[in-house]
Amino acid sequence: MKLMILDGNSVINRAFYGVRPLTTREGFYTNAIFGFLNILQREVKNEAPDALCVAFDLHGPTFRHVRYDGYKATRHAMPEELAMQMPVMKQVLEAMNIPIYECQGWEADDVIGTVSRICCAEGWKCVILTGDRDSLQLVNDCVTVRLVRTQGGQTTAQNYTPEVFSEEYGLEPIRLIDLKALMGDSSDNIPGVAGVGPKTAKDLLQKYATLDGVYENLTPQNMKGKLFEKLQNGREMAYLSYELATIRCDAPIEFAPQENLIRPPKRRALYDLFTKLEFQKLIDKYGLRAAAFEEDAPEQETEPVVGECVTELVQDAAQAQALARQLSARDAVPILFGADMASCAVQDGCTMYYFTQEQLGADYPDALRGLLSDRVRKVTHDLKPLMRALLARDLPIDGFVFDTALAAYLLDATRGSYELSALAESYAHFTPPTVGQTTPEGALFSAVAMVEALYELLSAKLREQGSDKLYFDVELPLCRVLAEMEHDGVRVDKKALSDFGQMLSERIAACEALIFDAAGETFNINSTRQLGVLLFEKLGLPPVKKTKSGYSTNVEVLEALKDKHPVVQAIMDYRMLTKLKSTYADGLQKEIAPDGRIHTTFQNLVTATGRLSSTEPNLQNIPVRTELGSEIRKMFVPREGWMFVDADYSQIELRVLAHIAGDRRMQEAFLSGEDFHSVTASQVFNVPLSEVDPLMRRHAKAVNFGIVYGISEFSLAQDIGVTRREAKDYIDRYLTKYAGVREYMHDIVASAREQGYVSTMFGRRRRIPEITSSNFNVRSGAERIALNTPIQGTAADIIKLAMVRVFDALEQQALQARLILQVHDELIVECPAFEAQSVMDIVTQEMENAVRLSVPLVAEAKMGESWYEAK
DNA sequence: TTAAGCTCC
DNA sequence: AATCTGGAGCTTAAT
Repeated sequence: MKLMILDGNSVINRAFYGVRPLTTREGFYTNAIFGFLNILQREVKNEAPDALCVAFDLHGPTFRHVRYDGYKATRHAMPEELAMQMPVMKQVLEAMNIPIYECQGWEADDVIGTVSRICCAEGWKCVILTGDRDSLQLVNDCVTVRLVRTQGGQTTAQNYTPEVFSEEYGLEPIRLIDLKALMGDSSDNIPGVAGVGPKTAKDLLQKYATLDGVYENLTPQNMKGKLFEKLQNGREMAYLSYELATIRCDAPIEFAPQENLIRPPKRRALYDLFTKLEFQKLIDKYGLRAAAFEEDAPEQETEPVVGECVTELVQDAAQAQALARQLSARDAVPILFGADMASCAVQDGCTMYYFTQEQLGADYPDALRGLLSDRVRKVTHDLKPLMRALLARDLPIDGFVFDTALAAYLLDATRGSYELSALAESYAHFTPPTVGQTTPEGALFSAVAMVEALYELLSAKLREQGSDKLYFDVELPLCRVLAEMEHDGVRVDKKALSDFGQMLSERIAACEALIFDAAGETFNINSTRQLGVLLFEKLGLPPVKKTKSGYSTNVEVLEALKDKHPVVQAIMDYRMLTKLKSTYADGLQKEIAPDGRIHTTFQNLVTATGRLSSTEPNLQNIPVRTELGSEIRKMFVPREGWMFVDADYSQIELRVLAHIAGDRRMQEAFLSGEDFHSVTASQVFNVPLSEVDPLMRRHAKAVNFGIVYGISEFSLAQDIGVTRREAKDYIDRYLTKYAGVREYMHDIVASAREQGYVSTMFGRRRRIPEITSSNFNVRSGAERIALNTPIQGTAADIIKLAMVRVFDALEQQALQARLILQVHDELIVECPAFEAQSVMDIVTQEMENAVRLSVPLVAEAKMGESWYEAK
């Protein structure tokens, strides 16, 4: 029979430092527990023990070390992030039915030593799992030590039998104590003999076997040079160290191996813990999905959600009207729609009202109307698509006072999924029934109940975190703005797009011919692999860069090679042309709706910084940089007799930086009204503004952008084609001139490390748990995120606010003008030609005055008969 | 589904 | 000792 005992403190320490910092949504650290469980599971599988237990240290003085005061004093304190996980770790083990052994006044090592001795006495084998080499002294014929190590995020383990130990150390395992007595161990604060290191200690023991043997033979003849003196002076320390290094095997614990036989876990308790810790994958791995409905921990139960709710099917429009009146007395009522909007459920206290197309027929839309007026205050989940669906059905979109998905996004923009059931699980610790067990109505009802529960929880959290103003003044009103923008869409000239595609096809064919000619055969130019063969094998061009799976052929590489072979330019042209054709000419045509317009979707729950994104199609990456690409913008046109007004913020991110960093010199540069990149060049290169040449300006511009993104000198050098030294010099001079920026960079990273998140000016938060990673790359990335997010995110907050203001102003002045697109720092409005001038004024005003910063916020508006003209 | 490449701010 | 600019979405090839 075999028992495995884990050195709990040692293993959890390894796990803590080996796993990147994971936290729950609420910021509770879970990485050590996660890592511990992974190691545990793997090792149990490897070793297949019959019995399993864990030993932990208890805090407080320990027997073995009380006499040597230096010991605890210099020992590293356990970091808070790990300490908080300890009690929960023990709860998890308890739920797994794995016994824990601790002994007041004794170290985990002593407990382990004692356990191993008892095992041997009872004829059991014992495996000790630890990350600490100390335990190797316990190795003997029935005790092996499995030493876990973390190397680059991967944990590996090695088995120590007496043979393996002797091979490595040239000694018997028990002599590890004698060895430490002589050489000491700084990590355990064992002093050893001053001046005796590993080499000398090992030599002495090989000659004299034991510490006693060494001192029995301590004569000037035997010990050369100063060694005799060192050993003589160090005798007391040596014997003290011997005691410190000895793991005791007589701790007063009650232990019987057979009481530790592996048992199945307390499923429900474990399920509840894993749910709290957000270990979804482990729930599956341990097969605990069904445990939600089992009982083994009567004190922990989830609240019944649907409970005793009665459902009432709304019969006709008159009943619906009465209901709307009744609901208007309520503070807020949860409401959700079913698939295709063919059903709708509203909860009022314990009654669930159910509207269906099926029941109400032609009355259905009218029955909903009262409910959707502003007299009924409604809470829903994922408001923006709902509003768009309502607009499509010509129904009202008023009176929505809360969106649970949007709230969850403001609380944690990096969670990825805002599915109702996922939110209910992480915020309300509620696990909904698995699909299939319930009818469609049943699912809708339980969803409405979740919305109700989340409304309370999430609105409280928004207030706590100081995001409520951003939520109610900006994000929530913005849903309507976005829904209407999507609904209106933008007109695109299909014929022009198709003609453009034709032209591209011809030019693509010409490029192809050129390339195939150079290759001497046809092949798929779109395949980077096949292209790599041509460039780097057939033509023998030097491979500049590699990717994971072969040669890199990206534009940077091609740019470097374009003088070496004429085919390279043809490839670059081919790439540009096919991109324009497939993504824009062809891609956009497919998206034109029967009304001749493209209705993009603005995603408001996606980005980590608070920006919007645009999908199906993406209208935020329509070409502008190249002449040919920008032709596409000529095909975005207003309806007959209307115009586009396009307004964009001038350097909003740098202005935000100047404001947030509080850098006087940078603020003055913006206040002066001069070209900012030129002013930067003049500051950094120490020349009068009038002597700044275009190259200096270009370099200064690159540094400005680099600063916002948290650049390194390496990539700046690469970006502007100077040496690394020069790039470093630029950055140094920049940060010396703009000392406030240097200070900001330092402070924001420090604050991110302390708090685990960064915030925008308006209280949008982004968690950055990776900021404390021990992995340099991961940590550096996190630091750049910490620098950039408050800047990019504040800019996003500002333009969102501006959108709401523009939308309201246009509505209030009863203009026909419609906001139709947003491209991060740019707003596009479509309006009748006669309104264009006043729309330009309104948009500029609302954008510039959205917020008052310590630098002016400048927006520039133009009008035109296409996007191309207006930009 | 992922990787590589391109487009935008 | 090695690293090496933030945020997005779409298309194609290859698995």
